[in-house]
Amino acid sequence: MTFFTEQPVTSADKTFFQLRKDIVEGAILAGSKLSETELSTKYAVSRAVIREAINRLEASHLVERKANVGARVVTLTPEGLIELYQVRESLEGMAARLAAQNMTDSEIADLQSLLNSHFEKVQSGQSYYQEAGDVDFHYRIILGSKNKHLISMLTDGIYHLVRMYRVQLGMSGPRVTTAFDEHKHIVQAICNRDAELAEMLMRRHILYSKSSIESKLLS
Amino acid sequence: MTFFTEQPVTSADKTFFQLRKDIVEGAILAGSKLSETELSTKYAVSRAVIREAINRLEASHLVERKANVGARVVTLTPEGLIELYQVRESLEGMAARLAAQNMTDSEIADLQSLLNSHFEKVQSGQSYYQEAGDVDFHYRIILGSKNKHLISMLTDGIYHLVRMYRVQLGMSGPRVTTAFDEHKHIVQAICNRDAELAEMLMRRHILYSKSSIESKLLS
DNA sequence: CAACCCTAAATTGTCGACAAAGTAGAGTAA
DNA sequence: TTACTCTACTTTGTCGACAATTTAGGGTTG
Repeated sequence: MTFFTEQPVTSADKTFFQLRKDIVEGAILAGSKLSETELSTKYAVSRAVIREAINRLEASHLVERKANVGARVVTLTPEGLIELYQVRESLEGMAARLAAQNMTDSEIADLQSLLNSHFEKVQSGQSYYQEAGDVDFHYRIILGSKNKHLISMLTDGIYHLVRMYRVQLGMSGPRVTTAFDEHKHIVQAICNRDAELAEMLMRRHILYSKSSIESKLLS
Repeated sequence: MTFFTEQPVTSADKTFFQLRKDIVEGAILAGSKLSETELSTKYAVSRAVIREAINRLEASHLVERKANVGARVVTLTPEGLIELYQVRESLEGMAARLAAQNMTDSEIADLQSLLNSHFEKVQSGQSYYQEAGDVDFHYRIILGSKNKHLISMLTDGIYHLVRMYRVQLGMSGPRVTTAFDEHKHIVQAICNRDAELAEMLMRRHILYSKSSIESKLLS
């Protein structure tokens, strides 16, 4: 899984990645205020790099900022998660459609072997699948779309927010085996170069996830 | 058309808006380098606010930046425009679907009266329709989706890029009367609360635009 | 002549200090 | 008591200077 090629070069990069990690994983609580002076002492950098990091976090929709007042970590709401999945349905559906058109044969072969390795894990009872495997699968299709804007929106934006929700609302639940079948059918559609079907299946796949989450949230 | 409620408060805001305008409208050429010192003298602000403005431009995908090297205005390519329209098809399709579910009756009524005013203009031969009217129509539906992420992605991101392409590639062309009919049908679907159809019609509408542009680019 | 290295200039990245805006609290008047 | 105002303090916004990196040019060497 050598996807995350984004590696920090400047001090602001490192601070941004660190802050993003802390926010997504809940080390910095949702809704809490991000004090520039406080963070600059905590991370041992100047306020300028903290400001740049916060600006990037704002662009990622992980924090909200009011002029002359400050920045706060976004507060998570069930409605927000629903909205996020609506966007995912739309964008990843299109990603699957484009992947069916634009992935190379060898990329598709890789995707299938990835699926096989997942199959073995699922069969041997490792429900570990969920987190890493699921993300890996979706990433490959997103990248397979070869659409720069689509890739950036999903990997730089949406996915960190989704992960923040998952971590903080304790969503590392089931939907393992059924999700695997859905993945299988999506790959099959891509392999057949059936763009229409690939999009439809991906949209359903994400709709199912949404429903599963909704029922859990309302309980 | 009182949509653009974003009004600058800090100096960095103003500089960002000004720079964005200059880039989108071509006063700053595509592909050109953005020198921080140069811009700071030109706009009479410190380098810090220029840097913040450039960071935001980067988040908008209007400039690309390399660490320790600098920022350049993105270069426009026909492929890039195609990719942009693929994202638009996906996101605005979803926006139309959600608008059919979430717009209030009075908002829909407003949308219809807007369409009527466009109809009069088109009939009286003002092909002025294209630019302002078309954008206005699409904005209302986007806002009607009531989905924060969707709205932000389209209005803060995609639309400025689309406008940059339109301006710089000289795309203020025809597709006036047919586009009007398409708009009419979309509104009808929304009025009938037919989410499925609204999405489908919006996607087709954008696909047609894409085709129209493609044929023009390849000529 | 080409390739490499080294130096100097220019540009970006980072820092600390000052200016401006917002916030909280005490005090006063109705 | 309540509401308002003024003041002191905290926090964010902006600035100029310094540090680090890249880039361009000349010079040397094979």
